[in-house]
Amino acid sequence: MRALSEKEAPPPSFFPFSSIRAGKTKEGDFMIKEIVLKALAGMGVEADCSASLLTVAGVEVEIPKVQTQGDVSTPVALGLAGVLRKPPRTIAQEIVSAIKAMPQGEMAAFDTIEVAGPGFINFRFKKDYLYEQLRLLYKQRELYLRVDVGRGRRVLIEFVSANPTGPLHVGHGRGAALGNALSNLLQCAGYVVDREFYINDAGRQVRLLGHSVFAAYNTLLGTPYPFPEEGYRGELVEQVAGEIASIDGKRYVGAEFDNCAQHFIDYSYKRMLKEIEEALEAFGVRFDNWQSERVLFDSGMVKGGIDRLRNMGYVYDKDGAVWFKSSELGDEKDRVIIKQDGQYTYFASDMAYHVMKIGRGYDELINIWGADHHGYIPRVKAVLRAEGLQELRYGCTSDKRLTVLLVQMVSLLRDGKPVQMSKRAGEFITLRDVIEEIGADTTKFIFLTRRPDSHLEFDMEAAKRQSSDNPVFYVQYAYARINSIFKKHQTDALSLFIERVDSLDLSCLDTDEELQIIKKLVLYPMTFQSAVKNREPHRITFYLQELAATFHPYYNKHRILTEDNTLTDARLLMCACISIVLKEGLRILGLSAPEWM
RNA sequence: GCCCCCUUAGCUCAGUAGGAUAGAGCACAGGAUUCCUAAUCCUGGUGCCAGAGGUUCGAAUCCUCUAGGGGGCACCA
Repeated sequence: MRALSEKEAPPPSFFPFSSIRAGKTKEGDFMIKEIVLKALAGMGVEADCSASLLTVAGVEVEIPKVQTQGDVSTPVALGLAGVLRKPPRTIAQEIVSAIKAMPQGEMAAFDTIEVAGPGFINFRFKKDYLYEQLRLLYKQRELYLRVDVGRGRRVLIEFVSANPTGPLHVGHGRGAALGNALSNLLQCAGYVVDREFYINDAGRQVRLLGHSVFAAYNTLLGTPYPFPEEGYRGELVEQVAGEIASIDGKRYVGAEFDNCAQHFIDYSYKRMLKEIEEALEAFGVRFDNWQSERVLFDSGMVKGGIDRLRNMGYVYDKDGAVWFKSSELGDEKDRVIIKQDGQYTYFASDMAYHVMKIGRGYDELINIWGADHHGYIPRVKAVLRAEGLQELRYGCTSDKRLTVLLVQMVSLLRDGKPVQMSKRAGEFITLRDVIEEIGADTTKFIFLTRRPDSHLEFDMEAAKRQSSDNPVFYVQYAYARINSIFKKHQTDALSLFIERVDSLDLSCLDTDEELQIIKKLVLYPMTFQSAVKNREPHRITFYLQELAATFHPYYNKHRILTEDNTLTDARLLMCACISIVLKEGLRILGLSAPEWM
């Protein structure tokens, strides 16, 4: 923010959002931002609109930890103290006075607006305003909760993309849970999202898998064959070998691997892919598209991409290999794309893949990778930069077209002791094993209560021990409980009040607990927005726990179904709204919302 | 050697774009149900925010350094 000179009038298009957004209500935070900005405008202060697309920049709105500090609060005056060279409390007081002097009913939502502490401005909602919001929530359902941040922008989220050389492990599960939740989240925020799994079905790894299966096949049929160095072992490899044996019999026994490699490779990786797909299905994660690496080669995209970059001067020959001049594009060194032996590197196809993604018309790309691939980011970004695709495109956002979210390692433990995991030796606990042992919902919840970039200790025994009082059940139980209240009442939560929401008398919802709950519901969009903006679904997870934690004590203390019909209706309406929000949140996280527990 | 991530209560983790008195769950102790589901509720306390400097009105949060843990530095994927 900067101070305007007295003579400069604020531009007419000052407010990025109108007070009542198309077809929707005002939301707590936006409304406050607008009011404060309007007050500031009168004081000659202009907001810096270049900072962000998503927020009315410069005015932060927060929910205070302590109830005595209001329902929502802004520290904006503290930040302005330096600019205006006045004490923050004075500025805050001026803002408050300006708001109170506004003619158009800006105060309608608020009971009090006060200056507190070093210069915070604390707002307290009027009860009637909260009741109105509750009615709106009931009428608008999810629409009340979703904020259209994406505005139809197309996003491609690529995640998991595990090599089809064996089953998924917990680390993949973490990526899957995150990618799934993030996709749901962005969809709710008005993005058009595609979920994609990139299949590494070309190259050395699948060949190695085919070779391993070939060895197991021969050995199984009585002709011992040396197991390839660095090959893949494990039950599944044996099983696949057995399947081939039962289909083809002894046809390939004693053959040269090179003569039947394609058959073994194709059968094996497709089989592994099926396993992967089934595991993801069991985990409740689906993809819109499975992109084959091989297709990139077969369609000439890889070659075409290299030629194009060569024409731009970013590809050169050296030492019998073909190089990408990535060092000029932000990477620390140049990268080989075709090896001396004429083989493409993995990077060659990945390069083509990312160019293709953009070519498909996406506004934004999100890749979810294991943190062990972080060193790979600069070279992929270099490709986009070379193609001129890495430009800023959207007004004041600084978002690059490609965002790589790194998911940190998962250490699998059992009673505090590390579980030995060796993929090549084939001894490890798969994602399926974990789902089977502790459940898909609990597993997802554990992943989604942590920031993706922190290391995760996943203790199987702790997860199971907890599972009777696992936080995920705490949230789901709140949902089930409300459902059960309506069962008892023999009505349906979503249709009960549809004709008469507006005529309900809600003024009896005036206990402290009830007002807390309603505020929590009404402020959901704030959490939602910050989750979207930061690409952090785990914020929803914590919100849901907090919401459940307002409901359970309330349920325990007060009866919903009473002798008093007016009171009962009001409380039922509130419960219906809690249920709507819980369901929305659970859905975003990819968790079930059980009607009964 | 260089680069990235992490270090917050006994344990597992949050901490919202620097803001007010640092929070949950678990574990531990005691208590609550003739009544809508006890997977619930109520009452108990714990912190040198790894350490040291710096930036400023104000730092768990930003910068530098140090220590510890993890990961990466291929003509592998």
